[in-house]
Amino acid sequence: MKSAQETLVPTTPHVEGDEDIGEIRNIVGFHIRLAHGAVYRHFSETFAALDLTQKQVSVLWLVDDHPNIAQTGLAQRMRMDRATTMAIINRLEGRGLLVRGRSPDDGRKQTLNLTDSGRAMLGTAKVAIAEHENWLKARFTDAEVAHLIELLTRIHE
Amino acid sequence: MKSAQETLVPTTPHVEGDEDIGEIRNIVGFHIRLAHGAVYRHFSETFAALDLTQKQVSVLWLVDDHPNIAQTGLAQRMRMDRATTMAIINRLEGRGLLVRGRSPDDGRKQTLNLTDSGRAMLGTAKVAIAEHENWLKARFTDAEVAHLIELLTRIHE
DNA sequence: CGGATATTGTATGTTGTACCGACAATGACC
DNA sequence: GGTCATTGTCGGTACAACATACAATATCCG
Repeated sequence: MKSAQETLVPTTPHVEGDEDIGEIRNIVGFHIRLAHGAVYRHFSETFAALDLTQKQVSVLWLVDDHPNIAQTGLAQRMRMDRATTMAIINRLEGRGLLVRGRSPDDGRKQTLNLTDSGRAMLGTAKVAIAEHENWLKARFTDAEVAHLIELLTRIHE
Repeated sequence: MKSAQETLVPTTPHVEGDEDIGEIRNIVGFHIRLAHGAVYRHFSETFAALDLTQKQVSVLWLVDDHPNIAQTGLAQRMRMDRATTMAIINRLEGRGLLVRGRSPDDGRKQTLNLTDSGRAMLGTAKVAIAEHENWLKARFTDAEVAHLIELLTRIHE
């Protein structure tokens, strides 16, 4: 743990020009938002043909990895509330990619499982994800990727 | 630059438990999305009293740093399209935080400038940002912050 | 046991953001 | 002077996050 920072030390060189963003460039949150936007845009392009969003792919993936998972389990892992989770589940169920079932041990819960169609879609999606990840990782070494993930994990864990 | 990765090497230890997310934990994009979500949530809490979003604060900040900036200049710096930029400008103008003016040298462009109210709001916002950033940076050393910004910059630049 | 409390899924509505296509006004270029 | 590009605007669509309220079910405890 470090002490509170009294002064903002420039962490990136200040280059005057069209792209200059001023002192806001030292705000970590700003860079996370820009990076997220860039990744989101490339993801959307990569998945335009499949008509799937980041969230939808993540849900398919997690349901495949955790058969019979309940919506709350999904919500915890993805840091979403129940209402948001349900909206995504509704969309995926409407497209026939997953099904809701009754949980045998808890009448409140519902089991989530992929359909054959959902599994096929996930298989295709994983190929696209690999392509997307390669685009993202192309600018880093393996060590940098590991370090980036470790730093990001400290934020969201 | 590195060669294409043929195999996915686990970059984070796999801990079984309630929070396990399976193999998706090795996807960089997934961590960026989660980190962005966590930062966004904390930002929203910090700014609930001011009723400002990340984007709105960023726009206020950038307009203050670049008086008479046009909407396209703002859009470039924030990686938004013109329509999205206008929606945010409309909201801020509606609240009397900034004003549009005619550009003297280009009839197509409009100048953007903060009002006194907008400058006061930005001042308050910067205090909240400092608090938010300290929350974010508390888990890192200065060197790690600098490294994180550098890595993120490679993504969004 | 039975009543309070918690959990889970659902329904509904609001907000913010992002994108698209189309359009008018203006400027730039040849 | 006539294209062509740029800028701002507008309308529509989509997604996600959140809040609130509600019903059904589980759990806990006196």
